[in-house]
Amino acid sequence: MRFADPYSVSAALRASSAASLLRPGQQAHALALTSSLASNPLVAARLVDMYSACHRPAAAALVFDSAQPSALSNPVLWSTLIAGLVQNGDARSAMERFRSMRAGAVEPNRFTLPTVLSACASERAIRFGRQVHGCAVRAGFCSSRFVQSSLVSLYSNCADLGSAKRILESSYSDDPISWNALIVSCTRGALHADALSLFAEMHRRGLELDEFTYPSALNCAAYMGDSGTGRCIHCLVLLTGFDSHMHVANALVDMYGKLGSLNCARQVFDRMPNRDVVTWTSLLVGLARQGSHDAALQLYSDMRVHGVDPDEFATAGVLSSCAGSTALELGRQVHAASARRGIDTFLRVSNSLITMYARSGCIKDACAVFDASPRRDAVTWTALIVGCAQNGRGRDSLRLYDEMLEAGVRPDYVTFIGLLFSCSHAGVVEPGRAHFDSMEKVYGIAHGPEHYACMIDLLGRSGRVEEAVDLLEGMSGKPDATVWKALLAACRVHRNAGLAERAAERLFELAPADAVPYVMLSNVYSAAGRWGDAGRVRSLMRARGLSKKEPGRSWMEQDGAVHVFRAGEGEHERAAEIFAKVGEMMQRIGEEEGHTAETGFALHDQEEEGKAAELAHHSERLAVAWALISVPPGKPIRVYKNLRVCGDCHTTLKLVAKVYERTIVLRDANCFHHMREEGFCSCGDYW
DNA sequence: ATAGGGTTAG
Repeated sequence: MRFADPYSVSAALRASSAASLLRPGQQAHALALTSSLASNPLVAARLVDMYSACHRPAAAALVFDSAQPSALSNPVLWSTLIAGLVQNGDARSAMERFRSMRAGAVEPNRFTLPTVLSACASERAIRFGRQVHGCAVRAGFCSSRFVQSSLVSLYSNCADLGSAKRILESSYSDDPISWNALIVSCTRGALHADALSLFAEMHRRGLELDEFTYPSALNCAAYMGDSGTGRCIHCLVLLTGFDSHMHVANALVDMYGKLGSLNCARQVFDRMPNRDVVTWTSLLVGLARQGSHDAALQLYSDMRVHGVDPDEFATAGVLSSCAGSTALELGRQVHAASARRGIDTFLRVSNSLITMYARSGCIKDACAVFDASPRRDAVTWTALIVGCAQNGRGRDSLRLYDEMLEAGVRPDYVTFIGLLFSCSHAGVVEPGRAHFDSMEKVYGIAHGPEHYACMIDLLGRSGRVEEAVDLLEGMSGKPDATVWKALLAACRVHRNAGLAERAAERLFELAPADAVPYVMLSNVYSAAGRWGDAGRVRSLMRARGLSKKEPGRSWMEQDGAVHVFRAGEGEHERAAEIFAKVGEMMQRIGEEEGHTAETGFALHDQEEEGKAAELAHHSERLAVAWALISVPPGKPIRVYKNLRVCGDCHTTLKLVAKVYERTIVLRDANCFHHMREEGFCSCGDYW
């Protein structure tokens, strides 16, 4: 046999490790077993290394655990196992193995310590890390640059910047790895200014900036939203030729995406000779972030054409675009594909699945994903809390919040937005106030404008407009546009024209390019019968150049295609049939339910849908009429609308659901309306 | 034979 000696077997294993090839590695393992070489310490270490390199940490541990007792006194074997565990992301087990190694009185060497320290750093295990540090001091390994850089990483990850900087400056202060570790920790700990000044200091001292330094610095500029600095670093990258490193170029794509400069992101992307899944995902997420969901979905499809397999990041990214453009069928396909790859239970994937299903109105599917999630963090719970609230299940949201606390998951800033949003949808004032107070008092999270906006919405909707004004006036910070908008919305429902004027005036200053406050104020006047004032506001809006309107449109998915409907449109190939169906709908709800149109809503929230179109031909009615023709009985009708549904369409569709005995799920710009055969809507007629 | 730092999300 060719490999029957320890040296050739270990050479074969080394080759398998280097190429991460499991099959040849397993063959060499089999040969080692049949030749009784597996207990040889050199071969055992190679086997552990091979299985680790092939992402089989359990197999590596098995080889280690079946090694001869005498081999276990060998620190190299231990070091190899510990390094393999760290490389496979299992820092906890690595620390545990180090503990066993010490318990067995095996002395760690200068290779073992950096690895264990990096495990402690990634787990932020400062107490364990200090013990290892002590161990390094006693063993006299502190002068190693490897030990020093991992100590810098440990202390900076554990928010002890003082110790980290002391070690950095003690010796080897020209080692870029220690600097990089510090910069990364500062960025992760939101100490962006510190990170950038460290980067500048490195540059000033003439230290070598490498392919690790640039991504960290770019990441930092991205989080700070500092495009000037970002561009400077980009220039430096080009000058030093580091743009040919994929990680650096990926960081550039990500940064421009985060800064909203999608043209720059695309330019870097287009010029890259090679792209990996991170490159594609960075651009995809950038597009999704600025709301270009269709472009993001197209990019995902291009990625697949280029033969790049989606990982959990790409999957989470594309799912959020599915949610954003209500591509439910594609979302289901992505879900199935992720299940085939076994990544559907990854935290970020299940979190985005919950969001996608909830935002597509499929709250049952969202709950099913939630129930199947092996791990749930604050994002998981928040996604379902918000999802329930959007779908008219505010009470379920509040119950979920209690369960979240029972499960020991700490709510964060966003959780409270979802929770207060739920209180407002459920119309529960006292629990809302209690949660609002507990947020700061119990969890130490400062109230943000979003929380005030939810509270003002809650108070306004329950008729406590004066309390809403008090809350706004008592805000610690300056009220922003979202807060005034919430107040204006409350005025819209309670027809308080005086207050609406005040809120609208502030909004004209705070958000001068936004047409919505004009339309809302105009609607308040219309609802109060003050047609003259309503017209005056709309003329003002036009005079200020804000008349460019987003046209109202509704759409539905059918057999993988999207059918779009515009108000009063007669372009659909079966337009005559659709108009006839609308006529039939109106006649039946008139005869069976005594419905007459509410013309007070002729002026729309975002805008008029065109004077030519009467209420009866609003886009959502055309879409529902087409659905009644084409969607088989018993199947829910799912319609999406880009603007808020108008009051008359809302009433009409509730009655259509009733007389036709169909479930209609309408998602408008604000929330979901689940209308069932009983003739009620999940939104409680407040939206 | 064994070692330290990086990019992607919600």
